[in-house]
Amino acid sequence: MASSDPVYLRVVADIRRQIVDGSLPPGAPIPSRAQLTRKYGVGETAARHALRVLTSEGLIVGRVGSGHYVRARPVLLPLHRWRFHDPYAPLGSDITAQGARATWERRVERTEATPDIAQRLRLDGPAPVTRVRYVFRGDGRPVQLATSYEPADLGEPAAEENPRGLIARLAAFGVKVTEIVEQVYTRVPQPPESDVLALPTGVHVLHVERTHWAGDRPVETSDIVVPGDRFRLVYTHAVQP
Amino acid sequence: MASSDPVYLRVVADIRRQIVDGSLPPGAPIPSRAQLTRKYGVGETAARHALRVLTSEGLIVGRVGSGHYVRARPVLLPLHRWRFHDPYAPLGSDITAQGARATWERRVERTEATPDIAQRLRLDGPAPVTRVRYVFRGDGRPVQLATSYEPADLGEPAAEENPRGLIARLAAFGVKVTEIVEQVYTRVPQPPESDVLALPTGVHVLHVERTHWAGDRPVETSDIVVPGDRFRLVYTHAVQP
DNA sequence: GGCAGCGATTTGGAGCCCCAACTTTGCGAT
DNA sequence: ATCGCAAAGTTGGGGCTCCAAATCGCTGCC
Repeated sequence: MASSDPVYLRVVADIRRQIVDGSLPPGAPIPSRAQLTRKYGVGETAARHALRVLTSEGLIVGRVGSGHYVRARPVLLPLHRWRFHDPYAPLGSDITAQGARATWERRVERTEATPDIAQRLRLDGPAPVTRVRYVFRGDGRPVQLATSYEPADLGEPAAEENPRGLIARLAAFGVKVTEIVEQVYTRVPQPPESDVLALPTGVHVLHVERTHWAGDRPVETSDIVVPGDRFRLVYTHAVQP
Repeated sequence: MASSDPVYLRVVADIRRQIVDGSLPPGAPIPSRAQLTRKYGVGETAARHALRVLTSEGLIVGRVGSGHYVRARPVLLPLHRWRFHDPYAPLGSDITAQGARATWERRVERTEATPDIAQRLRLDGPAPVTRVRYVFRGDGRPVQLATSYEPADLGEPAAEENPRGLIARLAAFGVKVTEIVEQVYTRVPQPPESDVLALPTGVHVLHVERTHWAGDRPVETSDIVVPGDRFRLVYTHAVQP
């Protein structure tokens, strides 16, 4: 942190340090704009810019009329992604396990594969696919969005069916799921997501692209979107002896 | 997007929409501050605030003296986390597989377990632990940070040893790793990380907390930090018949 | 003692301005 | 035709101000 750095960064760095090393615990008040200008000898612009950066980093929250406060360490609810695949656990049991009431809705649609989805399912051209959109809620608050695509000729999922039903339905077609590949990365939430998941600005989402394979053929692909700072994806791998 | 929203959000929403729907492709120039004030009929403050928000979201980059541009869609290099465990693949082979030259450094230290680490390793009190810090590079650019902790009485890792060596070393103590549990979430990079990984502001990181279990006992825990928008973690799970 | 209401503070939106450093462009001279 | 340079445009830091809405503490009244 050279002294030639912009002054607002000096303020940001100093406050951030106090937050991460714990000398400013969650809930502690941050000096107001006016106090910061005096304390650090900076202008008001620098002071408010520093507060905005810290806010957009999710470290503090501002309450109009009151002040800025260190944000409560987000409750990192583990979401056991594995349960989603587990043929024995009911849908949403990862949420229930946290003591929250799990609910979910889904919408089944028949549509054409977009180029992106066609490529992921190794379909040639715009073949018909079944799209299922899920919203998972814990205690009524949405915690996870998922969109699943499968070739339409696999038959429609039954109304009350769990996603795991896919494996059973495929088995009826003589197709056995042998491998699941997931790609995880972060990105900025897109318009419908930030509304549905009620995301504050500055929060990124975890995007999971999952594909079920039967031999060398993909038979289902889905996108799972989770607020990245509130939930953990938990992966459990058994080590083969 | 009600009309009572702050005007800068109107600008943000409009530009963001054009970026995500592709009418502003990667590399396309964003109107300058002066142009935005004219185009949207807003003040300069609102225009620059809008650009700052979009920048902190990682959607655009500003080049001093030139302008703001839609950020090149990040090259999402898959990082096969699984390779990290694979006893047959050499360390860094996930990076090599992308056509990049993989290098890595590590620093081995003996230290006291912090309360957090002691809890993760189920140690009572501040027991001595071995801490190993890794920096992984692809073509010289850092792509991943990792910090590994294990109880000190397991013996020091050999100088050229791969992380997988842990499993072999544990076997020598009669301890067999049976399960690996990983928790994945996003967070804001902390001071040393943003420097080492050369992260622009607004980029979040993927944080992976991994613990190796031998029966019901944790024998190693590590924190892996990856720039969340540039790399994908890839998980491959074989489905048991 | 309890409570209502007023005034001081605070955030967040918005406007305008100045300046240094850098890039781009176009003009003019060779 | 090419080169160099100056002017214009652009970002990013920083400053100052005004205002609406919300909050909080304190004072004074009942």
